[in-house]
Amino acid sequence: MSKTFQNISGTFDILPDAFNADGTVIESSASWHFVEERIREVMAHYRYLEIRTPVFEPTELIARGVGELTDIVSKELFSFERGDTHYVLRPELTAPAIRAYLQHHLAQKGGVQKLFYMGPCFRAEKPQKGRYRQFHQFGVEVIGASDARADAETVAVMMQIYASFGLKDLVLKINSLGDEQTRPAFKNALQEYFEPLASELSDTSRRRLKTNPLRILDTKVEREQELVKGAPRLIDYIDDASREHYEAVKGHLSDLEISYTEDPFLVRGLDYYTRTAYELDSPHLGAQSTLAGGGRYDLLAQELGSSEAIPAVGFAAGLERLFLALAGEGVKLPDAVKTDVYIVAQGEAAEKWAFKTANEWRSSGLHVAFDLQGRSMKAQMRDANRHGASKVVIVGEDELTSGKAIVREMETGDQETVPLHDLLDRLRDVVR
RNA sequence: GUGGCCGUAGCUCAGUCGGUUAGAGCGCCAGGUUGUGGCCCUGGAGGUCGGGGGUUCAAUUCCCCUCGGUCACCCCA
Repeated sequence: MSKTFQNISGTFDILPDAFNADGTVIESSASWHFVEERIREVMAHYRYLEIRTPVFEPTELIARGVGELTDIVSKELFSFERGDTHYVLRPELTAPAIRAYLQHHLAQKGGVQKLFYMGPCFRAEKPQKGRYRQFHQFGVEVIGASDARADAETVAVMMQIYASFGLKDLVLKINSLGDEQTRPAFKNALQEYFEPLASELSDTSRRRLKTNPLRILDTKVEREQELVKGAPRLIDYIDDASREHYEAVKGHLSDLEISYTEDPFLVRGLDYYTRTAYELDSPHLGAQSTLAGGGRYDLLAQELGSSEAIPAVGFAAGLERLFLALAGEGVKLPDAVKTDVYIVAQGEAAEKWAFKTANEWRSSGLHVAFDLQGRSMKAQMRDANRHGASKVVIVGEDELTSGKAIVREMETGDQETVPLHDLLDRLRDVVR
């Protein structure tokens, strides 16, 4: 009758050590802290300020913001309701960020808002490598700037984050999707081109011809790739202003010495992108390849109720995929915070002393640990070693009566006797 | 949602062509050192062989179902 519980499929626990009870290798909480902090540092240098929004939002916001017809909205939302209100767990963070921008009238603060976010998102997909039902994204939104430098800067901060981890196997792809006329027109052109060739297409491609003809373009079937060569090109359907903007973005990227590949078939999955679209790929993500994706979405604010157009550009990136890339390139992440001092106590009086002293030293800035099971000295020493303690303070009956304790350097095994009232000063050098 | 593969100790796995008390390494606990870690030696704890049903004298081993994991498709971070 007694049965323990398990985390929901597609979710995972982040433990102090880098493994889960089910054998799944998930990075340790220390690794997460390290990665998150590094991201925050870079964001701070670029002067992006954090925005935190709730993990659930009204269904309507997400449906409008992400697009009713996208897979995300049509089949991947976790939804629930109370009374007449329908809610969803957020599947991404751009729509919530724009919602907050409009709700709090951030435009009235003047200038351009440069925001970043980091937190969990939820999609009801079947989990696989690099894809989870609760996953974590970070990203930026530059709101209120149509300048091509804004596009380029979001790419720059993104690249800087990955570069700061020492990642090398990165491929940056960019494209322009044109204005709101462009995609439908291009889609029609593709359908007209492939329709007569339908009999030569694979089943999946024939299905895509109806639903999402753009995806035929990145088919892996060789015979179809031949057909794709003759297909219409998106670039020919783009309006002049978008084309100019695209050229400007590319120029700025070159100025920043960011290398990229132009991919005329790159289309982002979400409905709201216009003009610039980009994607950062890594070969270490299993069947997935996208580390981060972004672009411009000048129409989104209006879609979410703004009376005027508000230009915006940004990217979203997956933390789990970042970890996969780091593992794939052999980047070492730090272990848990080490212990400065471990107090080994023998006897009731010494245990009492250790308990009280540990607390004092901790408030003085030391990382202090001690045994909570009243175990043997040997067991405590072993525990100290496991903690990676750099020093051990040994206290027993003798030490308390003589007013001196033993300080042991764990690395060398050197020991010395130190008066109890000098201990803290003696130990401080551990933390510089 | 569909499909492939997998499911034996905390972890990584071996094993049983169906047959007495299911193994190893690592980890954990303890002893070797009655007050001292890491190395070494010795011992110990820990498994309803994912769960349910079936076939059989007998199932962890064969069959069915189910649950879980994983990878892939679709799509995406």
